[in-house]
Parts: sequence; structure tokens; C-alpha cells
Amino acid sequence: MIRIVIIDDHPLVAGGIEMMIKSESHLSIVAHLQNAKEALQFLEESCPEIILLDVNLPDIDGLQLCEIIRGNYPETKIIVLTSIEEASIITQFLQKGANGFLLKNISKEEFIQAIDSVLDNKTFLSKIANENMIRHFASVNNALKSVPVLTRREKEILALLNEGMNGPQIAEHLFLSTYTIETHRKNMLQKFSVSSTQALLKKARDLKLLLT
Amino acid sequence: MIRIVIIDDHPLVAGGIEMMIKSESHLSIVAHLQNAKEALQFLEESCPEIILLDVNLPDIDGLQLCEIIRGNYPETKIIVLTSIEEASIITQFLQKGANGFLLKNISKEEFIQAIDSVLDNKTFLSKIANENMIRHFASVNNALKSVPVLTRREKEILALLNEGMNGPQIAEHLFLSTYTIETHRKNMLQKFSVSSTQALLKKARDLKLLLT
DNA sequence: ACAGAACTACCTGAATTCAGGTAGCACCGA
DNA sequence: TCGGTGCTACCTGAATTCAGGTAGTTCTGT
Repeated sequence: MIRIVIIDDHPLVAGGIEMMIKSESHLSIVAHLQNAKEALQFLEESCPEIILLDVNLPDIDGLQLCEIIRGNYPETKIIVLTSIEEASIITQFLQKGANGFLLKNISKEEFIQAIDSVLDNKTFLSKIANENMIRHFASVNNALKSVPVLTRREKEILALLNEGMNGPQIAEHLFLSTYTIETHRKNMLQKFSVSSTQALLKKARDLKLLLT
Repeated sequence: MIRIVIIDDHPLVAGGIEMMIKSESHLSIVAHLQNAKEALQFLEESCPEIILLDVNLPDIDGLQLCEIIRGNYPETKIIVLTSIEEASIITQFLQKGANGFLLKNISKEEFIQAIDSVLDNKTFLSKIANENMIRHFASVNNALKSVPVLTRREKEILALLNEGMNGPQIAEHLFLSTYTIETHRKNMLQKFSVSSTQALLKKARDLKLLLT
């Protein structure tokens, strides 16, 4: 019996998965957790074979949770559930130890196949046959080649810029010199190889370094 | 018998809804359409009592489809399905004639209740009891009071700004004077009551006037 | 304990954006 | 046909951002 845990805050999705596997007697959903906290608590008690993990959780983001789970439970297979809009973060999840990547608009057959594959120690990726996905990859993958590593302060300032604040406002907000903000901003412009804050923010969004 | 049509490109969601209503003998899902084109074709043939409409469709956006359906089928009840992240566009959908608004993380009870309500000519909104939703509303609703009306040119320039282009680049791209771009930008800054392009873009995103 | 990274702050000149105008031309509906 | 709206273009001065530096202090990991 393959035990499956769903980590997703949308009961509809969980319902859909139940539908898909109800005719598969060797598969069983043992738990449905709505957020990362519940999920980690549950995993301390019981260790399933497969975890279906949503990218967007209400508390911490799926990427972090993926990393934590991979660290604590190296044997468990993690299949990431996502919408096509977020397909570009595949590589980041794979780096964090995800075993599979399923779009939420999959068929039952593909779903069962995904589970078989990861249990067989293969990495499963949703069919990227459809042109949307390919286009998405083509446009984002180049930019993805090297995701710049940002420091804590840089991330903080990036987020504030994204909130619509300008240099002086951020300086006041963080009790720092405007010069300092400028320095951080400049460093980020370099790291991202762009030449304007707007382009910086766009690229950061494309790379999923920003939520909004 | 209440006929329900689902317009959503995620079979998982459809599966979840099927789960929810399988014990309700008076409800029946007569079709599951994956995009707007299919949906409109189907509706020409058969007219259901209730349409469950996803906000994000692969072809045209849910808001437009909502308007079209409302125009062609004034009697059909439209319930919009959404994630919490997009909850801020409720008012826009209501303006386009939606009858209900359901978050995808609803319970079965709430779901049934929503259907009963809209059939009873009431507008149903998902419980906004949870604090996330309230916070979301508090922050966005003020800004939402008046969604600025943008002209075609303004939208075009807004989109290019969002792509990370700056004034001179846009001017070159559109074969216009930089002065002209500045004028349009300025007008938008006024319409949105902001004082920087970054704030403008943030606000536009908050108001769902931009996709990215 | 020491090196390297991160954080802070400063400077200058050039480019862009912001704020506040004015103004001509085309189009469309009343 | 006349008024309103949208699109275009221009001007000026102030503010902010960009590019390319230097440099001292604090954290952090080995």
C-alpha cells in the first residue's frame, strides 16, 4: 500500500486527487494537510511514501517546505503540484529535492504514471507537450540560468521597492542613509544584469524571488 | 434537477466539485469545459442553471467571459471560483454580473449553500471570516474604491513599463516622442494618485489591471 | 583568529523621472 | 457642429535614479 499525503490548502484539489485514485486500490491518501505547520507535525508521526505538495501554502512557501522535508525525510518522494503559471520554478524545486512536478490540469493516467515513476526513483515532469508550457520555458529558462543570490538586506530592500517605495522612503523606513539604499540597489542591478529598478523587479518576479 | 457547468482548466478542481455534490441527488454536472471557447460553444447548445467559472482560463480571462455569459444568458447564475490571492477582484466580477464568489478552499457545506443562495437570487460570497481574507480586503479595498479607467494607449504603455522598459525605450518602441510617453505616464500617475512609476505598477497589479 | 562576505556610508556626473503646465489635431457622439 | 476625449508634443526646474567608484565596520564560518 502506497501512502500519500496531500499538502495543499484547496480541498477541491484534494477532492480531485481522491477521485483519481479511488479506483487504484494500492494507493491511499492518509492525510490532507492545509499548511506547512500541520504538515511538519504530521510527518513527525507518520512517514508516507509520497507527498503531494502545493507550491502556494498559506504559511511558508512550498519551496522552503520542500527543502525541509527533503532534509528530514530523504526517502519520501515529493511531487510538486502547480499551475502552469508557475511552471518556471521547476528547476528551483528540483534543486530542493523534489522528485516530480505535476501541473494541476493533468489527467488521471498521467497522475498514476507520475506516482509510479517517482516510486521507481525516476523524476517525473508533467507533459510539457502543450505549447504554452514550452513558450514559458523558452522565455524564462534563459533568465533562469543563474538565479542571483541575494543577501538578507538586499531581499528586504527588493521587497520594499516592490511595494512601490523609492530610495529615500526606504532609507527612512529602515533608518539608513539613502546612500546605503542606493548601494544595495546598485549591487542588485549588477547581480541581475539590468539597468533599472523596474527591470530588476520584473526579473525578480520572473524568477519567483518575489511573491507579488 | 439543477444542471451545473464547470469552466476551469484544472481537472482536479472539477474532480473536487464532483466529490462534493455526488451525495446531492438534485445537483448534476453536465459539462466540464477547459477554456472559454469550448464553454461558449457548449452554452449555445445547452443552458445550465449554474456556471462555475474559474478566474484564470487559458484563452481569455474570466472577467471577460463572465461579461459575455451574462450578456447572452441573463438567467444563468454565475459563481466565480478563485484563490484567496485574487480575492480582490470580487467587485469587478460582481460588476460584470457574477452571482457568487467562492474561494477554492471551501467546505462542502459552504458549496451547497452557495448554490442554494444564487438560485434564490441572492449573491453569495465565500466566508471572509479568516484573517487573511480580511487583511487582503482591508489593504486592497480602499484602493479599489475607484478603479481608474485607462485609455488604450495608456494600457499599452503601462504594460511596457511593467515589462521593465523605461521612458526612452518605450518611445523608441512605439515610434513616439519621449515627451508623449511622459505625458501618458503622468496622466496615469494622476489617475492612480501615486507619485512614482513603481507605485503605479504595484497599484495596477493590486487592481488586477496587469497580469504579471 | 582570520578571511571573506555583508553592511554601511560617501562622492560625482549623467540620465531619467516627476510635477506643473500649454497646445494642436483627430475622432466620435449628442 | 460642437464639446469632450484621446493622442500627440513641447517646456522647465526639481527630485530621483544610474554608473562607477572608495572605504570603514560588523558578521560569520572555518
